[in-house]
Amino acid sequence: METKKTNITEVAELAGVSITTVSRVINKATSVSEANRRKVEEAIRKLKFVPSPYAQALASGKNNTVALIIPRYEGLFYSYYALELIRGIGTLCDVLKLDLLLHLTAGRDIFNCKSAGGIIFADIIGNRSQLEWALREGIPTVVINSFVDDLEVSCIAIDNMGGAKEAVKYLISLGHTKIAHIAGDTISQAAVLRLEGYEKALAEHGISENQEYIVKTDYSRGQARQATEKLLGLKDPPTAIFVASDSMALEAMAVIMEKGRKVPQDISIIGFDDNPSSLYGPVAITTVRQPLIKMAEEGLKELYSLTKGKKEIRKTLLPTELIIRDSCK
Amino acid sequence: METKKTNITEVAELAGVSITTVSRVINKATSVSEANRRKVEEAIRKLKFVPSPYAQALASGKNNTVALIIPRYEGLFYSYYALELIRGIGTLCDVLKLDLLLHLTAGRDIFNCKSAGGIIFADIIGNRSQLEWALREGIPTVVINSFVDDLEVSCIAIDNMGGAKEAVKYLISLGHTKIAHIAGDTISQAAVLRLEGYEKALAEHGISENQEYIVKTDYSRGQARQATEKLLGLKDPPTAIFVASDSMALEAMAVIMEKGRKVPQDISIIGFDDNPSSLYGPVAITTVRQPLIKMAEEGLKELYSLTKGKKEIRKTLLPTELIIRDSCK
DNA sequence: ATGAAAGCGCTAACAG
DNA sequence: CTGTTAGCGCTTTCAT
Repeated sequence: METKKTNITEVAELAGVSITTVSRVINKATSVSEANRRKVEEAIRKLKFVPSPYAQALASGKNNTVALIIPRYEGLFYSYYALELIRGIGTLCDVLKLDLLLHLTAGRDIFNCKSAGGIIFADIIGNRSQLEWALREGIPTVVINSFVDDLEVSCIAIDNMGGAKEAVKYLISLGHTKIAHIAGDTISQAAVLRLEGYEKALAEHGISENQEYIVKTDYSRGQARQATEKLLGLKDPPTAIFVASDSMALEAMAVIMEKGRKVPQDISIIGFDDNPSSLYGPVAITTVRQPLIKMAEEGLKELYSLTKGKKEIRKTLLPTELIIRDSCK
Repeated sequence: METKKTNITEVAELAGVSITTVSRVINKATSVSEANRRKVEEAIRKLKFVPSPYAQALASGKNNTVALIIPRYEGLFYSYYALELIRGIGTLCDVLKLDLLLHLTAGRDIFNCKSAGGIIFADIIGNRSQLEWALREGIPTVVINSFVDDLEVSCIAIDNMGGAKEAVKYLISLGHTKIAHIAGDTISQAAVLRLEGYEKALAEHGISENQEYIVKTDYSRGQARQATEKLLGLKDPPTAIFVASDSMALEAMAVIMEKGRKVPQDISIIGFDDNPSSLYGPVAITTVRQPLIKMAEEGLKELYSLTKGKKEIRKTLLPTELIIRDSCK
């Protein structure tokens, strides 16, 4: 792929000034006479000149592109959360006039992120070495949606454990004791923590854990279906299910209804995400809302500070919120 | 944002060769002795050297980043389609080792896309001048999801009119004549063409158009709700509704059921998109599938050819497919 | 306020 | 096969 022509020199010639002056007006330096500024601006307009970001970045040693790395891991990538993240960060980047380099990485390679002034890692799945590389290089970096304990890196995550606990406790408060959990892919931290939250909630209420009630999935609807069928087929089926994502909860609900059972009359369902589609199923799903957009924004802001020289890192856990709708009883 | 140090010179020194040789191994030129290649590779590893993409792009006049411009227009951007596009193109870029620059543009400004070797415009809403600029600059460009007649540019769009026609004809074949249409935002070409397809289908079957049966929305669920309520409140309400998107169809269905009517017994609903969530509502929605991923892939491939020197442009219309499920009768 | 000149890190002829 | 030498287009001292 080739890039274009019109360069600063032509502009300088047309305007009758030095390229330095042109550079100054491009960079909005104050030390340019009104007359010259006007001439340069006109020349730029006439030539439809757009400075080469590459040259600018190379010469200045600065750049304003932020890379967003999202593991191209099916279960995660194809989730509601990925889009929200891209939306949140993408929109904010547009507003801040930052370029967004989106990497949907398959993981392995230490890809080329030198072109970015800062990096946001969304989840760390199969790409921890990338993260370590970035840190070693001293590139401003923040991790979102994953709490990284053992590395000197800023991270903004969601309180998955807390949210899961709250969900399960809510179920308990409704009188349930036979509570199952359809877990997400434990390759993701979120899934692990939600499972942990589930277990802790039970433990704190003296409800003994039933291994049969815990089914691990890859977050896909297909596995959610299987999991639900398995749960329903138990000799002693649960009366409530805490599902690790709304889209799986939707599927679970569908399965339950296909079997002629009702939600929430026969079985209560509680999801996680507050995916808008959880509103439009046959029964509005009670769920745990996670502040995704906020996480995206906070992440970008943190990155911004870091690139501006801030040194202290910050590890944040964002609270979730239980959204009670109609799927629990 | 600052970028880093370790450069090709250090590598050359460590390896005891010239920077040219280093450059050669970086670029996988064949003309390097095994011995030197090995030395250089080791030096690179030792130094954890990563070449600066900026310098590479500047020096070579080439670059392998493609910009994807998506208008940050609510109705569209917050649709199923936007994500599918990002996924499709993002994933393919990763595979092809291309960098993806994502611009969620608010429209107006001629932003800086010189950093891209090629540009993909998804929809042209409020940013036609950007497109024209790119064309003028001679930057390889392709437009997807919008058929651009009057510009010399390759485009890959979906046959919205055909899909809409097919949907409405299907309704007609089921015996419906009182068919309403909840249209999308006519700021988007897709919405306009779907409306047109609806009108043509009626006309071709000699069904006279009832203006009351056509309600325009911004693609949002809120307006879909209002539209549905309006339609249901008519003295002579429709027996079938063709909704311009699945997410709106979901909402329409919810409204209908809230009013105690049934789908499809009382009213038939047909959507558009084949959004996966159309499967999980109370009734699986009959819809028109649009090959989004294919469109994304074709678009990127076309762009790739263009950057490789291909001159002829190509305007493609991708066919849709009617997916019959349970919401029509 | 302005310009000359020296790079930024790399690639690309061009010799050898 | 390898090194030398120019730049790529811009920013940035440093003079003036």
